[in-house]
Amino acid sequence: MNIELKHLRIILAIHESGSVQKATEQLNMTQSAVSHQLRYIKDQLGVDIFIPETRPLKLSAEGLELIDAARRILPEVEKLKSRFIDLKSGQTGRLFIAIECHACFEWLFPVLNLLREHHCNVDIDIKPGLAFNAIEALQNEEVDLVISADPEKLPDVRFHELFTYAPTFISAKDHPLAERPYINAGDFNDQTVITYPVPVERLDLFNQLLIPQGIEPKAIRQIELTSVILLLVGANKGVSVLPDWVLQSARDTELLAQKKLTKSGITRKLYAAVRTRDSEKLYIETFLSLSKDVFSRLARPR
Amino acid sequence: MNIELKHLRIILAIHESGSVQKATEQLNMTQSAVSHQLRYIKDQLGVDIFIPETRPLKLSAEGLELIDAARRILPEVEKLKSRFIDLKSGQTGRLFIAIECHACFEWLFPVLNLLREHHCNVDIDIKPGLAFNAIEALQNEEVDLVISADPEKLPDVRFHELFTYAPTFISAKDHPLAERPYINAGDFNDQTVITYPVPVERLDLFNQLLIPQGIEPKAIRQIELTSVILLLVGANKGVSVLPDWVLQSARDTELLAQKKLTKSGITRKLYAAVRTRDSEKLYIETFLSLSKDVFSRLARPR
DNA sequence: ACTTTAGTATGAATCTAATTCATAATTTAT
DNA sequence: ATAAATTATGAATTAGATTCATACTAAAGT
Repeated sequence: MNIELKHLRIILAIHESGSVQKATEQLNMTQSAVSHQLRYIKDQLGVDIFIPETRPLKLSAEGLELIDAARRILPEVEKLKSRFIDLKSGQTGRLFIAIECHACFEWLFPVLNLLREHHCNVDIDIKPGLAFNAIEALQNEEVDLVISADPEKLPDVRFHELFTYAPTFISAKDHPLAERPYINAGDFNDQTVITYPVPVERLDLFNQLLIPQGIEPKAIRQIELTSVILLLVGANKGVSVLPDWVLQSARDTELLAQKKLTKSGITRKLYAAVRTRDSEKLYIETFLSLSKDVFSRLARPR
Repeated sequence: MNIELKHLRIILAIHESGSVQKATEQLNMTQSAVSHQLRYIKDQLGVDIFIPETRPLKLSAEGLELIDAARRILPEVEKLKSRFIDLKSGQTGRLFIAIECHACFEWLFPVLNLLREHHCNVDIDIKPGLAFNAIEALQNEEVDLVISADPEKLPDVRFHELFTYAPTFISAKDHPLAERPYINAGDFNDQTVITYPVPVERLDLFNQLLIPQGIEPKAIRQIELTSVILLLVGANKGVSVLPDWVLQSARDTELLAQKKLTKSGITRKLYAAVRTRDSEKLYIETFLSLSKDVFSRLARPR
């Protein structure tokens, strides 16, 4: 026995319009096609749905049951269809985010709060713990967006540029290095460096400067919170490297000296990586523009 | 956008079996057909259901929603299908009965009580008020079975013979007619006849005897209950004609004389009329055999 | 009761969609 | 890296759905 939604739709249309003839418009079928389908349905179910040779067509006892079922099932399917229209257009959906850049929490939270206001039907969350394989997780659909500073050329992933920043050296104002016009890799040789608690190869200071030049600092101390890092650096417990916008937006920077890294300064770019096929989704686009807005406000020196 | 149950079944089978390959058996399709359908579904929905180029196939975020929907919708459809299998076989269904024969309540109630025990899923009821157009109501599916004494040759209705009975004259024992060996039509000329409250042309006495011979009794008195008719006849308030089995099964017949109608006696047959296409339904067959059982017990003289 | 009209059924032809077969392309496992 | 397993694809085939033309039927007029 084979029943398809098509059949339920036909039966329902006939019943609600009162005749095959009238149902044809609604179904976009000819009278003949409906009639043939009607016979097919009857053969499949093994019972008459309409009482034969009556006009207007009247439902049989079995037909009534079929109508009941159709009225339960078809709306479910319509719901599913409109759900998919929404999903495709980005009216609704899932936005799980992985961040490779630890400091990014600073601007990401306000962005997500704004995004939630714009798209209350989108399931927004930050997925911790997969910062290292973030792009892979993106391809696996474990997450839907990755904040990354290392764009790759991948066919199914698109990297959207968010903004440029400068990893910036900080120390206490009375620290010896605070006198320098800029800081070189070698200057870290005998320093205690305070970093976020992530593998060093994921830190700008290390992957852009120290690792290429084979330099290791005297000690590394890992701290979760940006404000605590600033506090410790101010108290001369070590030096650190943070994005310029973190420093510009942070309070309590009076005790700190800020220096560029290398004579020419190091600049980096942050990207939002999404699956190519998600690129045009509405909430993705909103995320991108909100990010730029929030960042520009954050980075404006106070 | 076109989604059919077929597509939900395919997606669900793939997801639950873990691969297209394994799903093919369950779906009775070749791997190729499944693959083509998969592409069609993707095109229809506009989103990937499975993450491309992963094995074992993994659902995308959208795919998960589709599975959820399939798990809601498909069982409904299966329920519908098994409902129709039951309906067709007569495991379940509707048995609305019209009776042209008023006295039949006597044996019909016990039959229906037994039938309810056998088929608790059948909706059994007696529909009053359409005794005259009963066969028409049967064709219209207003009722599903008609108890009738007048079989017709109709293409869509089958008359199943139930049993034979004799419309039998009764009077008080001290009534003048009680001396006769049998009763003729003319004998009713000056009698008060007590009948059930139905049009006279539906009564055996009239349609078999009096109307053909153009005879009208002196008076007609209509009474609903068989026992009251017997009481009144016994009290010499009139005479009556009832089926023999009513008299055989009734109590308080000591005061009554029973006589056959005409020298040769009149016999009639009762039929259960059902739509041809319902004939082989289980509960119809049960009804027929129960009716014969109950009747033979009822008609056995006490 | 006959005729008309609107609605439904049917058969053959046509068109569309689904399926298969053969084979290529990928991925996973060894 | 190779083999094995799985999935994808194109062309041919098949099955299914739709149309057209027309026959049939029931209801409404006359």
